[in-house]
Amino acid sequence: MCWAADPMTAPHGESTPAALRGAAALPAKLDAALRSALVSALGEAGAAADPALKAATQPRFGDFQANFAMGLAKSLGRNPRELAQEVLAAGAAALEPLCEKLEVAGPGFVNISLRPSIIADALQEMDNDTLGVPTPGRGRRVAVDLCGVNVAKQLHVGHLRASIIGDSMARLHERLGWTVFRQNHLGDWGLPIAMTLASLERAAVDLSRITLDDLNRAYRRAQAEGRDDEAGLAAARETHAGPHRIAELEAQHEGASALLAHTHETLRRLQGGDQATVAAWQRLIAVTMREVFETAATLGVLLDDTHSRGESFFRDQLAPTVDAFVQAGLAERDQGALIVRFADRERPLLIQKSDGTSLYATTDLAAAHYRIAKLGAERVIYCVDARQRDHFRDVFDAIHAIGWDRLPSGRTAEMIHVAFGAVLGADKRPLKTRSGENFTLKALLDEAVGRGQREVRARAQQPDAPTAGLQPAELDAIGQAVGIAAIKYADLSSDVSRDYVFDLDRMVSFEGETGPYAQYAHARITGILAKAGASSTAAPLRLAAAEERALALMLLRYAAAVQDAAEQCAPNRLAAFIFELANAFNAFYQSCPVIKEPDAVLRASRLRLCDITRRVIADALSLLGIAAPDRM
RNA sequence: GCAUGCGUAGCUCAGUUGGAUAGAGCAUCGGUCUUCGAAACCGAGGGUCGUUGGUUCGAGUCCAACCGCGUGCGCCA
Repeated sequence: MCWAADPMTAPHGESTPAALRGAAALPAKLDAALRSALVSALGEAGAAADPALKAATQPRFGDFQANFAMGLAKSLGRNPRELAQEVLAAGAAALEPLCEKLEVAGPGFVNISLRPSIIADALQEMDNDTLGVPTPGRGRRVAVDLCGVNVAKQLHVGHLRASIIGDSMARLHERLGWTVFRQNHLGDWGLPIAMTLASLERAAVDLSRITLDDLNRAYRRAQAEGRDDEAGLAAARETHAGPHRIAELEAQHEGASALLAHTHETLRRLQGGDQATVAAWQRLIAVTMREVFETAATLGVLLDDTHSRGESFFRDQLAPTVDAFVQAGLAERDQGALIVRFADRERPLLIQKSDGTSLYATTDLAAAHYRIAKLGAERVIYCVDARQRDHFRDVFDAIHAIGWDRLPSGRTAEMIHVAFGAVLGADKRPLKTRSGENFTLKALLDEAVGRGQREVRARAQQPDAPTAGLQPAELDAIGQAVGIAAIKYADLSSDVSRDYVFDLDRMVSFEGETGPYAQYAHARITGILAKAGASSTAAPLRLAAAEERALALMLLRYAAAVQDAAEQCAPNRLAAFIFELANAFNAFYQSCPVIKEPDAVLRASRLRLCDITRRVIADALSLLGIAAPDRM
């Protein structure tokens, strides 16, 4: 095994080809054999060439294909087929032991079929706790910005994506050996919080028995109260609105001014460390976070107090941050505010308001600096709504401009905005309840869990169901896992940048590419293994049938699927792998008897194949944060 | 207006540095259970990859223009 370094940051020339980035030992061996063949056939020209090895696009083309010949032949002015033949002949000694069949097809494709024993050996090699997944991230750090709740506000569907995508990115990196810092960038500071605090003060609310729902109402009331409708007032005068309307707006205007003064006064007390105000503020955070953590637990998202790095955490870094940009000559005064300009766009980044206070961009800059300089993250992943694309582009460029992305090693930290799309309702508009309210995440989860439980209970009614006779509590636990899996798989299985329509019927279906389908494959295998009553993990693997071979090759792709998903910040790559694996297993199981197989050696081999498949599915699902029940 | 993202089967979506006849799922139609979990499997039909041009041995993929939809655009976060 040669997992020297992550190819993305490996020194130039040492990286394996894209198609094989961190692939399992087997394809890596094949790649090496082809490279040496290229060198011995073509010398220097061959050394510079890439075998362009990838999984075969169709089964009839074998297991792998190498596409180097066409491009290379062109640059050398040669016939691609002849050139391919020449390379294969030159590398015969190295390729022969691996390949059962090697042929040049079409305009110059090299189709490769591996020897079954080679596939079996490779599979046995990955049959341990690692499941063949390497740890190129060992000793490396990544910060994952996820969840991003606002104190005193109910979680809504946007947080669903920020949480589960972020959780999955964190789990993927952990699996690859990275040290992961989950960073929950809470909105827990500044004017919005002061507004809510002030509003609660005025209403003399007892904070000791307040709920998040109450807080959410206070927040919205504060927003409404504070809305200074000057524009509306002017318009009313303009259009000669009735005196009542004008009086109403004037009252609102005056009222708003008074409230604004109270809000600013509260903010000063909070920032000044006034004990009672700070205590109330902490209470708000505690109430909010208790429910956030409950919801995260329901969702299967790893999140707790230790991950909270909210805006308040960076409050002392705001002034130094602004100063640093001024000192570096990167910030300039414009209309009273401080802005950072960029050469390639008109839009500047505002880092200080004209009243001298800072704003969200300032906090983001301070947080990025903290993540790279203090946490030592060489990768910073932001799982935030796509609407903030421009904002993060500006922040990243500002960080780069000031040099805060420079690592001690001299390399540059990678900042990635995983810009996810919106969750839409059936009407293709952002998801709302029937009454037009924002959908809370809790309501959404309740619905999904209820749905999963109903499906599982219904199934358990059938006398021959493996779940028949289970206790209601057990069934409900399975149903919850199924309902959550339905939502998460649906979310993570398409390109995260896309919007998607939230359709619970489709998600919770046990047919097609869904979470429950993958869970079913896992439960099915668990049932088979339990029935066989054997744990013959050391049995030699015999890959005779086409379906066995296909399943084995699929399993060998696991490591690459995990690495690809992590590198590209694309959980859908792993989701697709899980679906294909479950498919390959079902096809295998359809045509290959396992328990009923009379040949004891073949039976043991197939049981082992089942066992590895089960573990890979469970492991892969866990990287998406999805549970794999043993029965369903 | 400027910026940015997206247009692939009736619907929902894959498609990795440009590679063979563009793939899945759903829906539709047709086959597989007295036998290992049929929540499964096998098969069929269904496409001018938004449009037009360009780059080249080869374009869904790269470039340009246009059309359509979404999103963003200095003192909110």
